[in-house]
Amino acid sequence: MNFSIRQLEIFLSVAKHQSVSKAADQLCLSQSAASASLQNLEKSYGVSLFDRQGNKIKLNAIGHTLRKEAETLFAHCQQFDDALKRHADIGHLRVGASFTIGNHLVVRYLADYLENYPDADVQFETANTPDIVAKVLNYEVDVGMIEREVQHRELELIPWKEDELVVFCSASHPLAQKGVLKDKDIKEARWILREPDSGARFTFDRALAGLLPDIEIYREFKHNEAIKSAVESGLGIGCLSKVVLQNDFRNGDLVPLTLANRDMTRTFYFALPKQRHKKAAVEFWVELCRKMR
Amino acid sequence: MNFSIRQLEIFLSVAKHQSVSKAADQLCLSQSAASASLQNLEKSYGVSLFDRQGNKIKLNAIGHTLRKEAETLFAHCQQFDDALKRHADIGHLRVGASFTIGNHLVVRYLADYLENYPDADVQFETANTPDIVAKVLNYEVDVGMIEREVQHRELELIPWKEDELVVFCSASHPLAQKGVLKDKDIKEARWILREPDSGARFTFDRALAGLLPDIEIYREFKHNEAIKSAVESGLGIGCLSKVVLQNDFRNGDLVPLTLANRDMTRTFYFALPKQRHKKAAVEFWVELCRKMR
DNA sequence: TAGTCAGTATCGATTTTATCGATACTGACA
DNA sequence: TGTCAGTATCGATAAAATCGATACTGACTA
Repeated sequence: MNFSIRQLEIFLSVAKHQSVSKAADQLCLSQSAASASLQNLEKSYGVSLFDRQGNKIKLNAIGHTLRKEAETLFAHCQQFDDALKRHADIGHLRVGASFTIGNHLVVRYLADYLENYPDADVQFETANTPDIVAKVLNYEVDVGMIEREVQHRELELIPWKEDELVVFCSASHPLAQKGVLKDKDIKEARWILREPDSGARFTFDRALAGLLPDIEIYREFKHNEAIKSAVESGLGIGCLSKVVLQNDFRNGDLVPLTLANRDMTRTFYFALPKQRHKKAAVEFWVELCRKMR
Repeated sequence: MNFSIRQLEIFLSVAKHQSVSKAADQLCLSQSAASASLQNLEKSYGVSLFDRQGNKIKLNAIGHTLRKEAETLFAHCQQFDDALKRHADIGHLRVGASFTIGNHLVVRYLADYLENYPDADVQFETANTPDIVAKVLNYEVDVGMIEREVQHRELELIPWKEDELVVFCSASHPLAQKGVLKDKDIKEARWILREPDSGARFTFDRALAGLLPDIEIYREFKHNEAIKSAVESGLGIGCLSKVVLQNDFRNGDLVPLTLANRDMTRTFYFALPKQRHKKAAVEFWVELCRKMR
């Protein structure tokens, strides 16, 4: 590779102004430097880009052809320059969170984050836990927030906060009066649950181990809202994180049910690519979330 | 623009090998130079591209993202490098010729040209005269070969050789016996001619000035072959360059007719963009064609 | 636990490249 | 025949790339 980006820039400017002096002015460069740079480019490839006659300089056939290509290349260089600068931007951050965490917790922290980094370009997306993990490993997000442990050589997990699943039914459901469920109730109920890939389902399955084969899974949904609606309309009973249900319990739309001797607690985690130096933005985000717990 | 193509190359090589030493080897560079270059890139943008831990170095999230972009950019640079080299190629030449010149004269010279420049990348195309002129002015061909004068500030015309149009008919046509046409014959004949943009038609119109309004143009075609076929099948009489007709006259398939006092001669020209230094290949081509006249 | 190895970063020296200011050359124009 | 605006060239200097030598690090091993 026998040319420099600077030469490209000088070539383009001279071509545009049809003048070495004007190009030099525009680039804040001495005329002699511009002239020399241009000649170096031509000499090193044995190509003549301009016709020179006395004090005139004019693009020739090859110059015309190469100018077009040089323009796109230079633009491409500028794009890369931008990309480098963008990544240096203080505060730039991409967060990927599971549905439950994302929709009920993270959204509340964004405002606080942006107070500290007013110009930051913060991207935020939700998906289920395996998808978030994949995005972290693929460097598509800087930090993931997930609902269960995941083992991976390239993944660093940082515990964030404890959570608890709650079984619930509609206010008018027969079990609503009972409050506490026995194994018999569990087996007889029609369950409305999250899909098997979800963190909530993972914890549910673990907590109900032993009873699982006898449980009737009446419907599976991918989103918490769907489950709440279904349960509210009396279709069955559900099991979701308490963070999703607080408002509904307070309003009386839904009623919590207690399971004896079943551990429904779990831990939320940050999931980061295992690297030595975390971006300042990531460190700040993790600290912020911890404070807000 | 705060990065160099060299830095790009070094970054990509280190990313590929996950090792500064290996990258340095591949690039025939000392390890220290590679290390310094990489660090300069990172420092000048305030970005960290790799995680360094003791004697290990490993691409981090930003590095991953930027690697992809750097790859396409570097490929783009290589393309441009190629383009520069290609244009430096000795012998590289793009010739555009009018149909008549191209198909009957130029094709015979190409072999001689390639004897001198065995590895040359020679491109050759035919079109009618205005299109060839446009291509010359647009730097799409290095040299045009056309059948008549064209005025343009940016165009340099170099006369090449004299040519002559010949009127002809089929051997079985009534006029074939006559040999010489009078004005009356010209008006009564059914003419089969090239399209108005063509060089042959331009000369024909000039030569027959005064009679034009009375002439019956029975058919117009864009290609000489079509006219010859039509005339041969007795559809009418034609008028084309002698270079197109020599074989047919010799075989007796077509018969030349003489017009009294009509000047059907014309000049073929080279058409070049007006520039001071012509490429050696162009100069050589022009000389070659002159010798072959 | 000390020694080796393969890797990285750092240092000072040297070479190459970029840039500058001054000056010489060129053609157009008054 | 100057003047002007442009280009190329020259020598000097500043900046950058590269080198070889060396110091540091962590993994492995005797």
